[in-house]
Amino acid sequence: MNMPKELPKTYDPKQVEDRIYDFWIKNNYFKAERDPDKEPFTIVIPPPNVTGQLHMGHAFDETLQDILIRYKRMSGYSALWLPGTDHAGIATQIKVEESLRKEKGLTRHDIGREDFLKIVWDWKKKYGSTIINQLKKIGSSCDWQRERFTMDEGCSKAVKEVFVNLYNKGLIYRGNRIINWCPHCVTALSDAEVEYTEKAGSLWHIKYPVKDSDEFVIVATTRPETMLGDTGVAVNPADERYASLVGKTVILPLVGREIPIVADEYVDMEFGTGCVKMTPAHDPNDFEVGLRHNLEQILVFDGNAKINENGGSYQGLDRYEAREKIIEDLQAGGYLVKIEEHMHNVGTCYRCKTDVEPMTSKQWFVKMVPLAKPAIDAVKEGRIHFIPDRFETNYIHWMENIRDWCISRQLWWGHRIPAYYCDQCGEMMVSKEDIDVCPKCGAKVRQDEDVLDTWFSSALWPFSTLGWPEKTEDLEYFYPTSVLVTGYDIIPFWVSRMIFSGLEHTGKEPFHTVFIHGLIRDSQGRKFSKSLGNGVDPLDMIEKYGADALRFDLIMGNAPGNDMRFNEEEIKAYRNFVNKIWNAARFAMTYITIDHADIPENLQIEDQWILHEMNETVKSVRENLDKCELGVAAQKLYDFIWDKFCDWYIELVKPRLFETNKDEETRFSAQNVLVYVLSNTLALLHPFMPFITEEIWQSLPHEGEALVVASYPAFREDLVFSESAKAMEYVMELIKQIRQVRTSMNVPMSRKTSLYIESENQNLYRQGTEFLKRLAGAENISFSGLSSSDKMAAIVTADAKAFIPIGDLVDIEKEKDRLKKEEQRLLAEISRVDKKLSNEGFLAKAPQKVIEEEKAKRADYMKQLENVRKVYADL
RNA sequence: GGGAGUUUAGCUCAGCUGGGAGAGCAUCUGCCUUACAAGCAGAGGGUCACAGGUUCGAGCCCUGUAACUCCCACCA
Repeated sequence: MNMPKELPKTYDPKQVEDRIYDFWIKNNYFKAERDPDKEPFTIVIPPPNVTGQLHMGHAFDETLQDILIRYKRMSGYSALWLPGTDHAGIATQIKVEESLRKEKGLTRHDIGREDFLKIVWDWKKKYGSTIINQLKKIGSSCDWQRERFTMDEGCSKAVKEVFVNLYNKGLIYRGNRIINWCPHCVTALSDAEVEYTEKAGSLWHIKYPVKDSDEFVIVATTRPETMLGDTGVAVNPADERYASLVGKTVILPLVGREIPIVADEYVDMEFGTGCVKMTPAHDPNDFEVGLRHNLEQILVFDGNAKINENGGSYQGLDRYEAREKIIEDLQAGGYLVKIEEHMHNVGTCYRCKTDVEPMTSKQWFVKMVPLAKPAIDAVKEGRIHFIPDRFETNYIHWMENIRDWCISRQLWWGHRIPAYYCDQCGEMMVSKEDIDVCPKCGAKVRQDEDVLDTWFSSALWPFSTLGWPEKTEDLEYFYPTSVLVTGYDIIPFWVSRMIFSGLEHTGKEPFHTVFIHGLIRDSQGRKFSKSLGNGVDPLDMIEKYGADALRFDLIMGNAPGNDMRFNEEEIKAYRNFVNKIWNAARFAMTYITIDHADIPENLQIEDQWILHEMNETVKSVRENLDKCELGVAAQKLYDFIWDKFCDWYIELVKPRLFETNKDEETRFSAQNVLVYVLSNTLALLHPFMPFITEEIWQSLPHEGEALVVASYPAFREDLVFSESAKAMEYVMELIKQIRQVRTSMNVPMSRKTSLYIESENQNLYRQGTEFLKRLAGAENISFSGLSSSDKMAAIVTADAKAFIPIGDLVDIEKEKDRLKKEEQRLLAEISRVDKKLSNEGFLAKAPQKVIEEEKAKRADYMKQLENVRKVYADL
């Protein structure tokens, strides 16, 4: 585990990450124990598709969860991150069918249900581990011994239990309803699985002759082919144009069927002709109207959206071919009045983007209203809250307008519906146990051919994975889970269904916090998609820059719930940050000789400053992690490590560490503080960058086996050094100002100059002599009056005046200008503060703290102004 | 039609309950200073979309407007 003696200048994650991950696994650090002395903290993973590939969205999702779980694990919780995969009915079946077609030219029907399922299971075994291994690559600290699959034995048992329970309560029913049918996937879809896209279409106006009359009505339709299934024409009851026709019948052109004219509120008089053809079997609204007026339902499409036997001479035509033919025939028959262009929304399958065909069909449904009610209340009453909370509005709105959930799918891959039919006596039964013969008549029964919607099993994931319906110890200890982390795009699909399922079946909210994140987009803000070919493979990024850099990139600068763009330039910045940490550690290891670090008694001012700053960082990082403000927490860490620790502390402490320092006490105290701060910082950073932090930590003096199970740093009252921190800031301010002046006057650091300092805090700057020499290019620092007649550049801070003699490089007139400008700036600041402090409203209403701060600012400005004026006068 | 979000530096974005505008990248200048050139030290750059309002004080709260994005509903 030890790092090699000669460390390379650049960090190579490939040499480290797999080795560290194996070390964690070998030692079972991710295994969550049911420890009665600890509090449980549980996250269930949103199970990725078992045959899927890791994409950026996963990488983001996993990183968020891993940060939370590692933070909690280090904070003393029994932290369980339960992993698993989803069988993903349609997606997986389509994939297997495609390969079957390509490789053998066969369809699933050619080989039959049983053999097809065998092939899918083989696929699952072959490819199911791919995504799991990819999750490991980004550092996910899941308890892999508890890995689950939505179709494993336990989950299947839970599914049957739930189905039967809901059925017995009357919350699952089978009915003939209009559903969304995908002719490509050849299955029903739930409402949530339909995406609407705006498409250019036409509005055809067609004459329907009134029977036994010369009159006719004109209907307007976007789908003339459905007229084969028309069983009525509807007008608005208030529409005087058609009032006399209501109750009469028309003769359906091309078909010859006699169909009634009915009056229904649904019809909008303003739109089209105010006269609508009714196709109850193929339009959700017509279906409703049809029910009210007893209109016949005539299906005219088969499962592939081809015209069926009800379509007469059009039978066998695809729905789009049929449209053309019917338009032609209508035209020929003189029925077509006009064609208007018309934009309308067309429902498409979220999987394959094929136009969805609404059809009446016998399907299984979950009755949603009674289940939604408690699920809405749980959020409204704050028992479940969303981060950020604006998604609660979304969720509630969706749940309040919910319709029954169509759960049957005409697929083979999935949980087969546990319903059995006896063709002999017509009995239907629903059972957890398999049934072979009819209990009524003894005839052989057949099981329902359909399977359940994939989300039906996902809905049970938080408790089915912990052993429900058995009363397992895991369920007892780890359920309800703590936080659910997922993208806002699946709140309707998944989150809402877990909430009502958890409440219904376990009586508990399945989690108390829903942490919602946004989507990862490409550098132009587009969604990643196969057709655009703009996908970025997170594994490529890990290969090039390391998992730590990828993780940090995904977290930095992102606020909860917001989408983020991914571009490769950015990740390089964090690769550099990783490298920065590596080199800080490389430096530390070069100089430390101790094997145990503790905070020494005799702290120097720079030690107190860095400890103080670190302590503040600890506080802020913890606070932000608790709020799921991971982006802010990461930013605090970045700033502390790079600006405070690397750019300042290491530079400040160098002289004490070098062998030229013969004072062993200060040398060792420097080592102790350096190691203390570094290893605590690594611990603080570990949830974000698990690999490099563990790697370095192992090589530093440490207690305990591994950083992954070390304690997360906590705020320490004894490390508050406000006075020293403030004093140190004064010294740093002086150094910065000197650097600025040197740069503006082209005096390189290599040219050492004398430095005269005047300050009431002389001791402070005497203490800081080494800093000023090393970091501000000074030599011969003098605290007594100016003795040189050399030309001086002047530096003014709130705490000190300083002068550097740089001879002819100083242009006195320019110096005067510069000081004059500085004076102006200070006067402006003072006037701004005075305006505030003389405002009675401000003094009366602003918090005392703010007033004090303003006063302190004023005092600082005044001192600085005084100094500037003195210096100016002396020039 | 209903709802939500976004609008801050050239680019990508932070800015958490109102209290003197920030980061990274990019640009410019000077540096291979014995951890790091994937680095160091500096610099320039913003009417916080617009218009009102509340407040002692607004990037932040309220109202309205505009542009863009997303979700839900789905008038044939």
